Amino acid sequence: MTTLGYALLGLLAREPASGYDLKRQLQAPIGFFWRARHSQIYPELARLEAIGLVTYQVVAQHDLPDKKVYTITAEGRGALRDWVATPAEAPVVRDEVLLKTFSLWLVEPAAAVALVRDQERRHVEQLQVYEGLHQQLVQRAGAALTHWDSPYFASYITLQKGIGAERQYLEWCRWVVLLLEQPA
Amino acid sequence: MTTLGYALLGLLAREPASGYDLKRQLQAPIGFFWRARHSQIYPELARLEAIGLVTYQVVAQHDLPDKKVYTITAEGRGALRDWVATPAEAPVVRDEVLLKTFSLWLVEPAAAVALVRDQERRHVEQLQVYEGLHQQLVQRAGAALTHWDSPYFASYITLQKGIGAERQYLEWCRWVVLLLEQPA
DNA sequence: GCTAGATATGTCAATAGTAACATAGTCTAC
DNA sequence: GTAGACTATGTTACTATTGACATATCTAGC
Repeated sequence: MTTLGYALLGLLAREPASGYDLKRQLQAPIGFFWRARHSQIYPELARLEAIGLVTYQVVAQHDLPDKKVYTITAEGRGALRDWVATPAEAPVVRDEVLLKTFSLWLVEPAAAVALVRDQERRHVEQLQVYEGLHQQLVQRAGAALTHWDSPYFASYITLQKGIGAERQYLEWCRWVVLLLEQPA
Repeated sequence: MTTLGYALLGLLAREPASGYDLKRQLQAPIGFFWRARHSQIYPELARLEAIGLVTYQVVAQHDLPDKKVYTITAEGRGALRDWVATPAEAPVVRDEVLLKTFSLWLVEPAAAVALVRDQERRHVEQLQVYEGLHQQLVQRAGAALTHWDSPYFASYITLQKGIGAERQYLEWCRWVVLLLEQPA
């Protein structure tokens, strides 16, 4: 089993979804800690189906193309639970901006500021997306938000991590710009 | 050119180093935003040498095996500078712990706490490493620490990002444990 | 009628990255 | 002496991931 497989099971454990749905979820709500393109998702779903962790039904839509709606099986849920209880690997980050920051002393402050401001803009947007998701979550979840065995609770705590990370990134961007624009 | 190539140039722009040195630096000081194994580093160095961005000399050591010490060329420095001034890709994170957290509602609180505590331990260690590097940096850099055209400045601001990220991760771990251990 | 864009699902070639294999010199502690 | 650990450099087979290609349906606006 690949990690992406567990990511998909984690989403399907909440509700059935098509490959296309999963693709979108791997961009927005969980995209800040795991990403995948559709060219990786479709074959992975086929593999999960082949080993019996998910099943699917073709659903015809009146106004849109047909879709395959995948559902997690009891075995899939079991496999996911076992995996969660197992120690995790250390996070891996590949941040091109920080890599460029590391060599920032080679370029003029103006170019440096442009780089960091660009990143700042990106994180402002991301923060807004996550805060929107947080609002939705609080409304939908109600009391379940703080129950450890509710998927809302799990969504809530992961989302809080994302919001915290975005805020920290923003603070850093602003601090760097301040340093760079400081009169010499 | 690959991103790893620029990572290596970024390190070599500060001082000449062997593949083994670079391997170590891709673990500790810049490992939190870019990682690579030696099996990726050695071929990449050969490629950089082939296109004239670095050169090397074999250095015999009295007490240790010979090593190849790589030095960045003027072309290498130019290529690095051009790359830094170019807009960067969004950061990519692959965090297995957060992926497991997303499915944390499937396991007992005890198993959940174990997962998060394990991660907490890891980040406590990392934070200590980075804070140690910070101390070293401040001592070595002196006034250069705040000069935009000094490599110390670039190291300083990237390291601050790492320290901030570790602190944020730790805070989150402790907050989650608090929630999970809260009487129901 | 046509075009652009979203929905929807796939394949395939190429690249990036990992894990394992391979070798060899030196140091320290037993 | 020797076993284990660290320095040092490489290759190779495999896996993961990306980017491009490929196709089809439906809606909305021109």
